[in-house]
Amino acid sequence: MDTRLLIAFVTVASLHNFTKAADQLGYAQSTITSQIQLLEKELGVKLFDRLGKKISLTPEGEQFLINARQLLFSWEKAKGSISLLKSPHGILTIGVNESVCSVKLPRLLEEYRKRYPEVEFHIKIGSTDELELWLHENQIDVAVLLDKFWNVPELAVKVLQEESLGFFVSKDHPLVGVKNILPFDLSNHPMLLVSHSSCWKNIFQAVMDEANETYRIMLETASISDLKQFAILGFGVAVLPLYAVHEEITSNRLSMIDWKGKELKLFVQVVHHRDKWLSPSMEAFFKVCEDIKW
Amino acid sequence: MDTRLLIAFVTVASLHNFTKAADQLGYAQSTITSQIQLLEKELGVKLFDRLGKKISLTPEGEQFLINARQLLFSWEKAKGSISLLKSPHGILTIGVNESVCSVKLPRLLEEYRKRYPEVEFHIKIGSTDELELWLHENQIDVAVLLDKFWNVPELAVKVLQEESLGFFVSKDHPLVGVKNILPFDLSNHPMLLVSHSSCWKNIFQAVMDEANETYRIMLETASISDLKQFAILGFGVAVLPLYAVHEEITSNRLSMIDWKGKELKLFVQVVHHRDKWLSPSMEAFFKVCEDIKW
DNA sequence: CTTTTACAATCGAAATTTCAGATGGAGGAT
DNA sequence: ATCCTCCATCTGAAATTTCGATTGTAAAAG
Repeated sequence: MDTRLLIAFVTVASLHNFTKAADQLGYAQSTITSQIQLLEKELGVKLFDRLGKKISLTPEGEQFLINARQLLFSWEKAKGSISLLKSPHGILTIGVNESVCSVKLPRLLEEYRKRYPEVEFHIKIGSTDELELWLHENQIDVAVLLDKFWNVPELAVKVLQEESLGFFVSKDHPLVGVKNILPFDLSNHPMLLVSHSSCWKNIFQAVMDEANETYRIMLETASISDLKQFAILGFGVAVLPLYAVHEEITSNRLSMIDWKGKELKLFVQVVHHRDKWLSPSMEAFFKVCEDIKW
Repeated sequence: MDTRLLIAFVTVASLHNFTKAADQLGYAQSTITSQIQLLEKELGVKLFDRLGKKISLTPEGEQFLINARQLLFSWEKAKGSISLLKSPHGILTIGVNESVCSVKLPRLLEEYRKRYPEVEFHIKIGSTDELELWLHENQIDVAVLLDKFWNVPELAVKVLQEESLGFFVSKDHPLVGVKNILPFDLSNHPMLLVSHSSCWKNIFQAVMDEANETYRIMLETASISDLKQFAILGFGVAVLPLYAVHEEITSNRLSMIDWKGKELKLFVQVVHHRDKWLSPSMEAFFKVCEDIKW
């Protein structure tokens, strides 16, 4: 059963005239005849009495006219509710690394919410590996992460910003004031590393490996703020992205050492699954990512 | 938009699988694919995410699934409410002559109502000419009349019973006991005729004309019971069908004269417009007409 | 890491449906 | 009687739907 048949029927019923209905709908008159016949066949009921020149609805036709109007209305409503969904709306599920979540995300979401207040956020925090899994399983719509450049075929990655890892120590640490620090200089200092995202550690390790140096881990913790606390207390050298310690630097509680080794490059990236349909709220999210100052 | 598309969509959504849906619906798998694509195109929205082997509904798909189920349900309900109408029901508008109404109709309707209590009657009483007009204008579904045989091309006529007109007089009338009464014998007696249905008068007149006799009209009245009263009071010879005076004969208030002239044949007929669709209640009416003893 | 399996997309051909235009016929109007 | 209006029917063309075969690609199994 096609809505065209219903439209034809309703039109004929309101105009009491096959020919006018055909004109109004842009069909040939014969088309209307056969459409009505089709409908009558499907329902097993005559809908119109054709007595002489005038047509009139049978009782069944009267009844069905009500139903037909109702059905068409419901159909339009259904279409309408879909197109409402086309402007950003509903739930946007974002996966992020912890560091991104605490530092980068608030500004991003603030701007997003300002533009698209209809959208509600669900945030899932996890390691880069977990993010990849979630993208794969369609558990998150989009991921924002700080990591080395991702190159997974089925994921669409967009780099938003470059970041570097830095080495941060308390202001009375022996490395403070030392110029041109190289991997060798770190080998005897206990290191403070974030455990939940293996990436930062890997990048650091890669640099040390390349310089044929070893290092000692004083502490691995999942919490960036804990890590900073231990650094402030002089436990060792914290490996962190600069933006994460911005406040501690300005308040002089931590100092960045003068690293001259290979740069520990990281990228803020926004990622989604290539095969996933981009909902309006996702499209909007990517746009906001591009627009805001990082 | 076709319900087939909705059915395909709902089926796929519940089975989470195009192939199984195709099997269940008896389509080729490619058909399901194109049906879903058609629906997506019409809505302008992706309904399924095809991530790897698994498919899952997009948010739009979720929303539309609700709508689609609702629409299909409404459609089934509409069809159901129509087929309910297929058993006799609703209003049956019957046009009858007055004489039929008072004498024949009650038994007919009693039987009909016993079989089909869902049907409500509207009775329109009128002359044979009026009945023809009403049938033409679709103001009545069916007509029952007592008249000469009707032969109108666009009307379907079925004879239910033969009736003859008789001549009825009070028991002390001079014609009582007279044998073999012929048109000549009536020429000097005042006649009592029903006015609203010209037919009976015409038939009587035809018989008299054929015998080259004239007659006097004492009274023309629209009411059969009035006519009978005048006859009982001896005002003249009443021309009526036998069944209309059955009670007066048995109670000996009226006598039928021994008419030997040409028989004044009438027919109880049930009539409907050939082009009108026969609703179940009409079909049932014809059946009851055939079944009952007249 | 390769093979197999499961599943949806795509393509071309066949079947089916839809449509317009011509024609016909019945009913009203002039 | 004649014309006009209006619906039904028929017919061929165009559009669409359907199917079967094939392809492509993840996931699962080996």
